[in-house]
Amino acid sequence: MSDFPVLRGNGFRDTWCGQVLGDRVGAEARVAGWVHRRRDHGGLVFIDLRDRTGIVQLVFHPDEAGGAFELGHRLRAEDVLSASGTVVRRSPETVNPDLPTGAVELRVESAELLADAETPPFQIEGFAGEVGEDARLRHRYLDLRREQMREALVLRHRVTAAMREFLDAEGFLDVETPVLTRSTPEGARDFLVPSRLQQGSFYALPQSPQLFKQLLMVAGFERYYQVARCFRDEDLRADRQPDFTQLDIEMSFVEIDDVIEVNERLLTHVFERVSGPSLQLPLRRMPYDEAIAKYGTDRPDTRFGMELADLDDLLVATEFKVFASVIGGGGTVRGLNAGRREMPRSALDGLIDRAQELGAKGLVWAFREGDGWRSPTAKFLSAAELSALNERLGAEEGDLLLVVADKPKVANAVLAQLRLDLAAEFDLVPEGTDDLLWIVDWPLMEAGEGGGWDPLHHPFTAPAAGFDPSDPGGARAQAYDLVWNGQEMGGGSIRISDADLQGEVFAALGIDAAEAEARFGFLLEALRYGAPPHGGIAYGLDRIVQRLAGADSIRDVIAFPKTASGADALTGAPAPVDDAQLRDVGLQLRARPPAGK
RNA sequence: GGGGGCGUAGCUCAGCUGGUUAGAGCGCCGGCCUGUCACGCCGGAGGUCGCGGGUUCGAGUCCCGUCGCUCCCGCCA
Repeated sequence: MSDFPVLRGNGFRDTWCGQVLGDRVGAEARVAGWVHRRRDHGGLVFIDLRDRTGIVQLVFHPDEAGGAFELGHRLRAEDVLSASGTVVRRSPETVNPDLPTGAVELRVESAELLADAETPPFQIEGFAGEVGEDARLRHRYLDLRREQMREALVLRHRVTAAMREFLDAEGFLDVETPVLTRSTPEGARDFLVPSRLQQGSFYALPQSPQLFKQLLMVAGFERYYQVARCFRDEDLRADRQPDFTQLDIEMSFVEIDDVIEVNERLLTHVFERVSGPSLQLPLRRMPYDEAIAKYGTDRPDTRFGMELADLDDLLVATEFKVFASVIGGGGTVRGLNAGRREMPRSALDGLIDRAQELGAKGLVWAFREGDGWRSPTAKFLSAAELSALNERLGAEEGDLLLVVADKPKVANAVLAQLRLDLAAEFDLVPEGTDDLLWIVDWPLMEAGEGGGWDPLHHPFTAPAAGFDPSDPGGARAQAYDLVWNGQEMGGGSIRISDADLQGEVFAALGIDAAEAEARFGFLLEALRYGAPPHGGIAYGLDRIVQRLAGADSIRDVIAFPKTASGADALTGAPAPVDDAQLRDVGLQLRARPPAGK
């Protein structure tokens, strides 16, 4: 926030507030902005005037300001003011070292009130603590006046500017794709828009520009990017909004290494521009299976240890029915060593509650004591088993051990989350460390609920080697996700560029030829007209900026976000529409409250 | 869809086991003040305790429902 454009100068201003510095002493300056704070001494009025570039102190002196002195007296917070006068150096004892402009001030000679402001519902700055998000969002235009929010959006701009700068230089073309489109199967619920011209039919808002960017590759653009708005009609979280922004990238004639290489340089460039973490290239690549085995998740936070261990082989013959039945039933027993933690019984019970909330039937906790355990579960396990478990988990005297027996997916998910909970509680993440890595070697599909197969990424991801339709679960994907401190920041893949192979993959996913033709016929057709090998990636821009800004929620880096219930507190969206509007789109619906109201 | 937290002045919050007139800081309004920068000093206004119902002699406080904000699970890359 240092280089401001040169102001041409007009009746409102010729100088930015943040530009009133020592080199202007003696010069005339005209500034405009909002009254940040006022200090009225009766015979002398100080006004901190704020614009986008900073704050400058105005002095309304009765001898110098003339008629403007009266105005200075009447000014209130957030009034909009234009003031001109002479820049003067402050006497040494009145310098404000906390302000970049603190060595000087503007002696006001004339001033004009451009707009007066009602008293803001909350203080723009000040020490009143964190203002509730409800109030902030209802008056977002005031919230955005706060330095922290302004800096967040400036950072966001600098991030996207750096992305464009890099991609432009690398020959990528920024192409816009439709917002009114057809459902793209990213797995989430679509937002639907009824068509007026074709009554009874609906557009879907894109969950990503996936198919369009593939078509752009078929079209021969070779390198594409877009800062793309995407839409998913799912419940919100601190890191999820129904409309969010991706940096979407696609390239032709590339293999995995090509995509990763250019993206590593992209990230390096962006981070250099915005003082993000410095990256050691190439970034580490961790196979999916290793991530699951060590961390229980495909987005591991590798900044601390506490890795998971597989305990099945130590317990195959155990008498403990809980473990035995899980292992016998295709489940797994996994555990982690949480280290030497002082935890009262109530906290241990809390861990059990948490494990159950996460889907586990239970949780075994134990402290290593001699060769055995101090644990309610100890009596069910043999001395040999306890000793083997201690060894496998690397347990030292007094270490807290957590063990979950369940279906592999549940056991992994529960331990992965408990690991994160414990790291947060015991502050295990080293201060100021960043870890970025690629997760690679993904399975192409996983078994779905109904016995079929679901893609881990999306149906257009290319299999790694020859695809065997008789063993979809064994196929690997040419896919890669970027994980930053345990958060997924982006993901992509080499795409299927062969129509026949795409058809086979659809079939394996339970999409038969007729349905494939109906939903994706345009893609299959395009692939038959000379589709280059291609692949790409999409980044969650909001999440990247959130992390760079050190914010707790992506809402803090989005100008006008939705609340947790999907509402826009500022505009009141979503809102009922009148029957005439519904008639236009042919809907016989009538706005009415939900059943039971 | 499920679970947790919160909702008291414009803002941030306090209000113990139910007890009669609901408080603080900041902000706001008025007065005084010529070197402040979180200006200071004096005075003042401002509350359907989210909403509805119930229990009770009595409810900000307890119960039920409901709405809103928020975190998490499900869902969602």
